[in-house]
Amino acid sequence: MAEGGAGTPGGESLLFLTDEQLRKGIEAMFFAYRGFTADPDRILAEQGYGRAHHRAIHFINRSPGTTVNNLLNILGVTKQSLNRVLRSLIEDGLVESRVGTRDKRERNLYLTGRGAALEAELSTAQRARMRQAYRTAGPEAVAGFRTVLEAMMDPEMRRHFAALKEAT
Amino acid sequence: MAEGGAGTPGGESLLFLTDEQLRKGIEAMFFAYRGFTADPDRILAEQGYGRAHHRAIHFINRSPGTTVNNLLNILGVTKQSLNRVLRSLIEDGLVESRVGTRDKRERNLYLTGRGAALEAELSTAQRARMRQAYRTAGPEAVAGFRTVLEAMMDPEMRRHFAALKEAT
DNA sequence: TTGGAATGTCAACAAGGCTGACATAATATG
DNA sequence: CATATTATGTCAGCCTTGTTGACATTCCAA
Repeated sequence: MAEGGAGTPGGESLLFLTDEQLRKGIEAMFFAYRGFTADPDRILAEQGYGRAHHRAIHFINRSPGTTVNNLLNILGVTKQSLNRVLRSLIEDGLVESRVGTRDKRERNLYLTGRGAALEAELSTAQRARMRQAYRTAGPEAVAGFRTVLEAMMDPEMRRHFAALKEAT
Repeated sequence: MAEGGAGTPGGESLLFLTDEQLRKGIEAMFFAYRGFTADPDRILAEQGYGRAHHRAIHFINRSPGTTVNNLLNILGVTKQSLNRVLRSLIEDGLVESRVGTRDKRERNLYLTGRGAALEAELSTAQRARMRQAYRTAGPEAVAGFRTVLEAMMDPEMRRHFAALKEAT
């Protein structure tokens, strides 16, 4: 991509690929991810939940009626681990698990009213952080941010990400 | 980003701040972070270590002679948690802990040869992932990526990040 | 009818967070 | 000098969230 041009004004100097630049990028990811999760973590702690619950709630909200298996693929954990989280959410009345209609082995997962309320609280807080960062950085930086993140994903995760995108 | 919507040249259309855009950014962070940690995680698992060990090794390598307290501030964990990790690294001969010269209460931490070797293996793998993503995305995207990440950090983390930057 | 898929559940274990309490050594402060 | 504070280490115990392995149930499909 745009490597060759020696006289291009775009800055093809490859200086952005030095080990030092890459290391800074690694550290930026580390510190930024801390900020990214900080606000939801606080809310979750109040309710006695953790990040695992947040992830389940997020993707159930994103794809209502999704199956356990689909969630497993997206989250990349074992069914035992996910099941423990789902069980507590179901017991607490935040998630509803309905037997599948087409295939009765499957369970379709939905947020209840209370589940949706917690999801809204979590995602409002997390979006506020993102909005502030986006606004500070500006639209061009945001486009670059998204491009790099997508290039950083494993192919399978990129597929999931794309599937969520089109599911708007 | 040529968001040439309403005819305004600057592209201040704010479309990049919609809840939908923010949600995509949140999911991109989630999936990308998985990729970001995947390669080191594999290497660490072979050696019986985890991400906590990686973090300690990374920042000791980054700031040789750093104190335990400084590491605590950067990593944002309790001393008990960090100590458990440091102890195993010291016992295994990857980290050396020297009594401070100026203040003998402090311990100055250094990587041993073997510690540096593991650090190199981990950071080479992680840099390779970053390099691939950076190269795919291009220098302008990388600049935006870094800008957004920095804006996403908590102020205190941003201070630590900046301190590491100048410590080049 | 039988094999396999999807799901749930039990048990056990480990990493890595956390709090609280306490010990030690060294510095800082009165 | 006496005392307080700081830096560090350590022990004990708890929680979340990941893991593996084993096994039961239900149900689709060949």
